[in-house]
Amino acid sequence: MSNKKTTLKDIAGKLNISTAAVSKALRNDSRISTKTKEAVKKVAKDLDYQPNNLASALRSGKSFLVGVMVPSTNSYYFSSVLQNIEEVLNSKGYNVIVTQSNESYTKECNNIDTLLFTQVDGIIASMANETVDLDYFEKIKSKGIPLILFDRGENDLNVDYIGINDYDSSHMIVEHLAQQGRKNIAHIGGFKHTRIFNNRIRGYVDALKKHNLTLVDDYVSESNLTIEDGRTQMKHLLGLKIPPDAVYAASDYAALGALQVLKEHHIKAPTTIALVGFGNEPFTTMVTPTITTIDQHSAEIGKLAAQTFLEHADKKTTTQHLNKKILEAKLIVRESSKE
Amino acid sequence: MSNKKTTLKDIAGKLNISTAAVSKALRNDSRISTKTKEAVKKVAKDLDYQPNNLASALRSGKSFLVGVMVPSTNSYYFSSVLQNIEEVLNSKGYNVIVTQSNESYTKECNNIDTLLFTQVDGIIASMANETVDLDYFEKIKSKGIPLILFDRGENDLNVDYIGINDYDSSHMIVEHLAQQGRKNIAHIGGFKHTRIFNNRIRGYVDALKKHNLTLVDDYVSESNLTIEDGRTQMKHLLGLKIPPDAVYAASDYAALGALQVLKEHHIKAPTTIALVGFGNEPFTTMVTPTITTIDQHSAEIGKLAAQTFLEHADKKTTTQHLNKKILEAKLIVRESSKE
DNA sequence: TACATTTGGTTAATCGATTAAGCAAATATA
DNA sequence: TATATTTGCTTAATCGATTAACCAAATGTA
Repeated sequence: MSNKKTTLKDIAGKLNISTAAVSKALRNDSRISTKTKEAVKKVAKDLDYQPNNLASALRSGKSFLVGVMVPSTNSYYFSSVLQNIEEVLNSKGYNVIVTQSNESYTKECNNIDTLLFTQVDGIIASMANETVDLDYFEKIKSKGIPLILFDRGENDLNVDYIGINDYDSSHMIVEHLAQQGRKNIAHIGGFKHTRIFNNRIRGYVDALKKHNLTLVDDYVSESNLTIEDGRTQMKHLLGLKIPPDAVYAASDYAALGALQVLKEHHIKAPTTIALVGFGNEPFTTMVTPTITTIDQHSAEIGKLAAQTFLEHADKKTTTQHLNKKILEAKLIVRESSKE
Repeated sequence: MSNKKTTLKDIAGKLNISTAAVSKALRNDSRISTKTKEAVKKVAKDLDYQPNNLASALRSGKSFLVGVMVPSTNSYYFSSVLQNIEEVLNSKGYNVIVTQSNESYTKECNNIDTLLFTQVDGIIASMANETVDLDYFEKIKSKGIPLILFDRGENDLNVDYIGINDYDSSHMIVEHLAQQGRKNIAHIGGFKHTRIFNNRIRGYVDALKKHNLTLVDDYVSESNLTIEDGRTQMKHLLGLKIPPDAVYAASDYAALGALQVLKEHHIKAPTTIALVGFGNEPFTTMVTPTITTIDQHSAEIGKLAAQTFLEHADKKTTTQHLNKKILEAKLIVRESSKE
């Protein structure tokens, strides 16, 4: 029980050959005799040799580490994306370092610094709600490290992006509600400065027009879309002179908060107010009524993000062929919006 | 735009001094003049210098990376533990590498190998359901790397462990159900070979005795405790000659599956059958009826696991003072078990 | 003045794996 | 036999940061 790690030197010492020979033997170099190779491999196994990635990484400039930064791993969406990123990258020999921004810009900057410090080969990220300034993301690019954004990304930043069609999603939702005969559709939205939420708002506004529904200012709000935000906004909507007959929340969490308030006020969904969320979090099928929502293809987004990184990693060419992959979202109609 | 990373050499070249001087200047060595320090720091800032952790790690033998392995990041429990581990470790300059076993022993072994390969300074893990053989975990110990287990751990393995008191939790649950006048309490359990599930089963059996309730073999099952398992077991229980009047599932997911089946059969919970889960997953408060459950203090477990690692990291003494921290769980009574 | 001490650095070794370059011995070729 | 080629290794440099050991110049001390 040596309690210490075996190095090439240990193997070399045991066999009285150079570490170079050992290294080559383990990588099946043609210039090493079969006999030596076998001997080396046997000793390596006996001593439980495990190559030191730090050393190879330092020399080769490749760490086989990929940084992933998400607002939080708590939601099903992000943890599912994460799981799929990890699966794809692991199968190609990469490890994943996970960091969370907790929706804080400061934390996000710190995270980027430590990821760069750790010499990750690439970064896959979804931005915090708070983030407006993109300097720190530019920093990643300026260091020549592939950056892939998903879900929460920015157009200004000229990098790869994987996401769903938020604008169309809003159209699908409004169309569905209009078909149910709803006239006063409210929107509990995210912050406009985040592209995806901006797109959802734009889609909502344009779809209202398309269906000859009037846009009421009081029906639209911006927030972080937490459960609590959903509660607050729903209470506000109920307090209006003419409350809406349908509410489209830009996140399932906000929709859940809204639903709680409806129940507390003994208002029936969908009879009195129809409700639609966004994200297809598992709980939308667990609550009563089940919540109509948009599926974001989290698994596929995770896989695509990982594959996009791998494309960069494979061809070392700096020719940054930009990948913008926009998936078509799917509306899943459930009890909360259809009678 | 150099598109390349700045090294000590670059700074040294710019100032015509040695890299050693630069290194010392950045670490405020007393043998470097204030003037030089200032000059170095200015250039470092201008060139956006970021130390290369691979290099320091290689030399110092400390990577400031900690591996975390969980069955899956999908559940609230694990993602909450993870979030807290990350928070505590980040504040001390460590990064977290996340791997998931997906409840597979093979994947677990692979994960351990890649974590060792990556030269993590420690490993925090919760074992897969499948895992029985502990050789691979012994391997971690034999390399002198701190190993901290939480939730799913094994007594045979002489390592640090953080968890809750599963045995007592079962007692609390059975006592609560007995107080509600329930006589026939079933248990949808996990696999006995996993310690925590074994403890829950033992606690259940002993508590039945204590309350003079008879143990019915048909009332006890072992499974992976997924939603689907909960459904299967509940159907089985409903098919018995004398169905139970209370069901205690060893996971909230199984409890949710059971609840779904009850609803489909229009059986009222808690009126006809009382239901208790385990884990305090958020959805237990979202469903109707809300589910009585055990809170596992996920946040605290994450923090404690991280702190336990830090203790090892701080004192390099090999004196492995064993830490076994067992938290008292909390029963949260909700609608599904109390009329 | 003669020696000691402090200041402010430089040189070189180190961590472990990799690889270009080199070299001796064995084998092939003419 | 003389030369060319192949085989099978060794030597040494490299990646970037750190640090022990060393040294010259400046300053202090008796």
